Amino acid sequence: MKSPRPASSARQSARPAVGPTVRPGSRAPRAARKSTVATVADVARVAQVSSATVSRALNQPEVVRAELRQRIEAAIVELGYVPDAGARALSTKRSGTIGAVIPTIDNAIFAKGIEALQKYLDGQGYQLLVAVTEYDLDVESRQALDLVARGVDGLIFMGNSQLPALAALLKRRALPCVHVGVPNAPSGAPVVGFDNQAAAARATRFVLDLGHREIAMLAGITKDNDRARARLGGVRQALKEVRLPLPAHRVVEKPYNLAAAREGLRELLAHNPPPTAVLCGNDVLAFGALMEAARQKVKVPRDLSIVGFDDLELARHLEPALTTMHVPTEEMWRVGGERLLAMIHGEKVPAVTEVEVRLVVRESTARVS
Amino acid sequence: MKSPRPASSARQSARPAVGPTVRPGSRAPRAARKSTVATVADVARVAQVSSATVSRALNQPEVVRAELRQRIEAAIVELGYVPDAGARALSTKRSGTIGAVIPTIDNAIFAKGIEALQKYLDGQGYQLLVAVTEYDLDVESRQALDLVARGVDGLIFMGNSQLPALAALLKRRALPCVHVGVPNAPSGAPVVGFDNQAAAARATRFVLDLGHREIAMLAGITKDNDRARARLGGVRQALKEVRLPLPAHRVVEKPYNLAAAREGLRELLAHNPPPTAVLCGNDVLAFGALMEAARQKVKVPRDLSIVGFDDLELARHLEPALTTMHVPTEEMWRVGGERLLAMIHGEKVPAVTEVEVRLVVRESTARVS
DNA sequence: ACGATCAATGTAATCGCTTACATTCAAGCT
DNA sequence: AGCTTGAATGTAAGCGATTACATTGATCGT
Repeated sequence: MKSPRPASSARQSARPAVGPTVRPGSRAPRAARKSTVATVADVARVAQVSSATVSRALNQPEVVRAELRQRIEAAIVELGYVPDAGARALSTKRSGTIGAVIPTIDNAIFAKGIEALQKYLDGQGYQLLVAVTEYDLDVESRQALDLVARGVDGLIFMGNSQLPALAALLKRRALPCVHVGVPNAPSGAPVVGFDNQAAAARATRFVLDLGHREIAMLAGITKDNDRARARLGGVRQALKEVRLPLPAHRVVEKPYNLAAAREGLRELLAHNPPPTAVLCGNDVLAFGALMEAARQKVKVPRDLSIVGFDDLELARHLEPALTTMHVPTEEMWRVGGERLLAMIHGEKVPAVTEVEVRLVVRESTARVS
Repeated sequence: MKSPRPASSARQSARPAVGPTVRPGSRAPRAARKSTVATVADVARVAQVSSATVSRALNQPEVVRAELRQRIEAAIVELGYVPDAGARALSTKRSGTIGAVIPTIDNAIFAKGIEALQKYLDGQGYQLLVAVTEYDLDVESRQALDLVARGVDGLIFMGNSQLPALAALLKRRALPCVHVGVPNAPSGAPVVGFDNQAAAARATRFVLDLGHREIAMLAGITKDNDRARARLGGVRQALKEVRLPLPAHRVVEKPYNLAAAREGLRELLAHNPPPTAVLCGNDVLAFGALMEAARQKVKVPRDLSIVGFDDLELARHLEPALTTMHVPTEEMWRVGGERLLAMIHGEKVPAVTEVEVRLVVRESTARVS
């Protein structure tokens, strides 16, 4: 704060009117000659130009003479110079990075999505920073804050759960945000997604149409997870429409892993009469259910129909191949990225972009026998 | 460069001896009053303290009086202040981030590893930045460079393929690095891993011991992938030890996805006599092979033994459960993180830390019939 | 031939933060 | 009482980049 700018609310109290007390002799470099990391200044010296020219050679090569550019290029190579992204960001107010907040990396659906987003952003000259929340809202806040601190130019969230405090902060900083995988965001931020509840309801109607009446749901953990909740809600809704109950023993919530999924199916199968169809919160649960059924010699789909959600790569390869709700994950994340960049560039973007999900009927479902 | 430091090669040519031409009236803020992002200065003003005190309150709370600390805390909340990590890093020369370079995120083995690493680092107050290479060496270099530019305090690589130019740069900057999943690194950097070739050889001897002689390998793409190459090499080695050939039609290389894996198995099965045992480059390939065998009504393990590598979560849940080489992924990455932090803190670390891999015999292998 | 114009560089302020050093003030010691 | 000591703050110099503005020649029109 060398130059006292026209401070708006200038209640700068004890400010001794010293003025520019410059004692040119007294300054000493903080550290000794820093070892080996070259800076623009070093490059400039070696190339015999000013630091400004080096910077320009890097950012707008067309404005510097070819000869200088070459000298600079040579100096860069010689010194092994790597520009400091932090300093650049500090100076330009833009970091060229965007942050993604997802529940976990250990689920192919997110891995695929992130990969697609990353690829897209890379092509646009942006770098992706990923934060995982482990399905915990507080962690989500912390991680998102961390991304903000790191200076991301925008944020993309999976789903829309978000603590009010975080939302307020994001709004305050006017940080571009988009949500994917959900049909709308409370914050008013643009979304790219679909209606999980409607989709789950549709899947449920499908098994109803196959004649099933003993229907169970193997759901994900609904706490802090709006998608899981919506999917369960969809099943409930569809059953309600035909006046069928969904008793407590026909619903289990399990984390998204195979051991838990198998346990879940065992629990569902333990009650009489056993369900003839099980709707699963996602393909991981469905996969586990399929494996457990195989182990228990319950024939799918003859004795039991199983429906997944997401349509992971493995769904079509399973034996029997899995009937599941296809979600265009890659597209969804890519478009999410597009929307976000558009916002960053100051363009207007649609509040909601719906992607199409559709039930892919394979071999794990059949007419009730 | 206000103060011309004792420039080593001071060929600063045209330097007009102007001196500090300060004209205090002429400076104008670059941007208008920046909208809403508070800085330490803002916090300081509101809390009626100096910026130094704010910084101290944040970094060494114990040295500031409780009263001030509270005022500052209040100001922070009021303003929604978030410290700028880039500026902090610029000032301190440490970013508190470390970078991980992996081939892809879309393989449970890496997802799990990264997750474990991330968790560990988080506990140590470090943030993880992930870069993916898509099994491409040039991309690896670019991504690693990017991490360096971002100021990571250290790097952790999967495997040890690494372009010489990158290696040179890392050495030059004396940036702490560790490699995981391999038994040694050419760069001399510490490693945490195991000998892929030896492990694959061991798996091969296992099927040999079961009496198999018609043995095939369903390998990953070996180009730019030292681990895939080593595993293939291990199979070759073990067969050579018993003077068995590994003809070209008994080896196929496929990318790590299910469709490719199935195609691979089809190709292997197409030659006469068909193999009675297939060693797979990893569990994804083994999974695909298992699915294809099921589809073709080739009974595993009766007609065909299949061996995987990695021991993904799904291995034990498959039907039949997969015999595979167990790799302690999480441990490996966590220890990798420990080593890296130790280096960063200036401690001495062992050049190589071996983790134990072991063959887990399940149901996909049997004595040749 | 000479000022206007323009393209290519250089100078130095600035971004937000940390921290060495200076300052202040109260307590402790002789 | 005078001096040392030390704890709590403040002042301002960097960190490494960008960029507004100044400067310098060369080119060009009249």
